[in-house]
Order: sequence, then structure tokens, then C-alpha cells
Amino acid sequence: MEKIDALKEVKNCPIQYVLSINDTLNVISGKWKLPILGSILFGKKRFTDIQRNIPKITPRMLSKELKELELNGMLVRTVHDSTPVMVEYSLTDSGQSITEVLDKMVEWGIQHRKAVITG
Amino acid sequence: MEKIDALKEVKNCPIQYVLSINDTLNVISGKWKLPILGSILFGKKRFTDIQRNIPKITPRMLSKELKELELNGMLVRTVHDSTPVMVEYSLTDSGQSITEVLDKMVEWGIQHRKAVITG
DNA sequence: TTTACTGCTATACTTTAGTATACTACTATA
DNA sequence: TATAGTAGTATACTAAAGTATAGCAGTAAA
Repeated sequence: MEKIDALKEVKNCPIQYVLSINDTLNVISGKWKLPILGSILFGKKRFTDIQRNIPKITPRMLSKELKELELNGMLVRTVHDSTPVMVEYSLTDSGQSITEVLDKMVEWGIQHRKAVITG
Repeated sequence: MEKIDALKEVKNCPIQYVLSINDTLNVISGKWKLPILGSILFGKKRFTDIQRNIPKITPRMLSKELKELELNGMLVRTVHDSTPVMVEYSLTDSGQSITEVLDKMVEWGIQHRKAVITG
């Protein structure tokens, strides 16, 4: 009985649901995405600013992740024609609103820690 | 100004916040964690049930992920002394409540898709 | 005695993610 | 002409995640 219901539920599970979760996971998973987003969260930053905020990241990774985040519509890259040239990265609205997801994750995480510790 | 505030914020950012997010990410990231949790979500399941639900997973990965999810307090493993032996996996309360996070991720994901498509 | 069902484990491999280190192109200042 | 600041790229590597394929241990029915 229960098994059949479960199967039905699984089959009803709309693809949109799964896709959305994957989209969300893609923009926050990996070693550096959250630190980078966190660095830009409170104001636009330049490449070297972010590097200074995250001392252990290599320029290769920072460059790669910034490109990916830009492609995914999380941030915007703006080049200023100054000398030396300056490039600013700032969050899009989507990039900003990921904090809502993160807040839920904090909430669950804290709750879960308590549950695991108290058994 | 803005830069200094940002730095302050980053420095105030409590470690608990970061740890909780990492805890949460750890239990849902990887290729198979969500499919497995999804399979058990609507009722306890046996090893082979889950395998049938997720045809492409190898027993090695299923076994490995189930162990990890159990260690992380997401599910409980129960052995029944029948013949042949039966092992049932069911979600803990924490395991169940991860759906709250997933729901937020769906919400954001859908919103984000719209934002990216409409530019 | 063979077959089949349960729930896995072992070994070797490939693929993806991340690291290390050095270097580039442009330009203004010393 | 050398140096320093901007924002990166190139190449080669290591480590982590995941795959492929085969097999094990227990039991019970054919």
C-alpha cells in the first residue's frame, strides 16, 4: 500500500522540481562559490579585493568560478576604462536572494546539529 | 565606507553560520544523496528497493552513501532477522525536515530561471 | 546439489575538482 | 628603462568523486 503510494509520488515528482534543486545546488556547491558570493554580498568587489578576502584561493580558481557565476546569472562583471583597468563584480538580484536559501540552510543545520548531539 | 562595512560584516560572520551551511550542504551534495533521500522520503525502503528506484546507481555507491547518510543522522538502518535477511532504511526527523530546505531551493531555482531567461 | 534471493564488499579504473607555479598584457610612475 | 599595479592565463600536476565488473556470505526452495 504504502509502497505503491510512494512510487506514485516519485513518479508524480515533476521534473521542474528536480531541475530547480539542481540549478540551486550548482550555483552554491564547490569549494569556493560560497566564499566568493559572500565576499561580494555586502558590495561590489574587484578581482584583487576578492583575492584578499579569500587568501587561499588561486587566481585560476577565482577566475574560473567568477566566470561560472556570471554565466549562471549570479553576478555581473563591469569593466572600468581606467588605468590600470578595473573590473568590478556585483551580485544580481538572483545572486542577492540566494541568501534566503542559505538562511534556511543555517536554520536546518543548527536544528540538525542539536538533534544529532542530543541523539 | 562601504568597503569597511563589508569587511566588518565578513568578520562578524559567525563561524556557526558557516558550519551550519556546510553541514547542510554535506548531506545533500554529491550525485546520489538526493535521489536516495527522495526514494526513502515517502516510506522506509530496503536496499534493493532503492536500487530499483535509482537504476543507474551501483551497489558500491548506494552502500557508501547510505553509510554516510546514517553517520550524518539522516537515516536509520534496521536489520530484520528474517530469511533472507532484510534491511530497512528510514529517515530520521532531521532527514524528513531537509524537505524544508529543498522547498526553498525549488522556490529560488524557479525564480532564478525566470530571471535568467527574461534577462 | 544447484539456483536464487538478500545485502552487500573488493579491486581497479576513469573522470571531475582543485592546486602549484609560473607567466602574460597593458600602462603609468619613478 | 625598470618597477609596480591592474586582471587575469597556461601548463602540469594531485586529490576526490564516481564507475565498472566481479564476487562473497547466508539461507531456503527446486
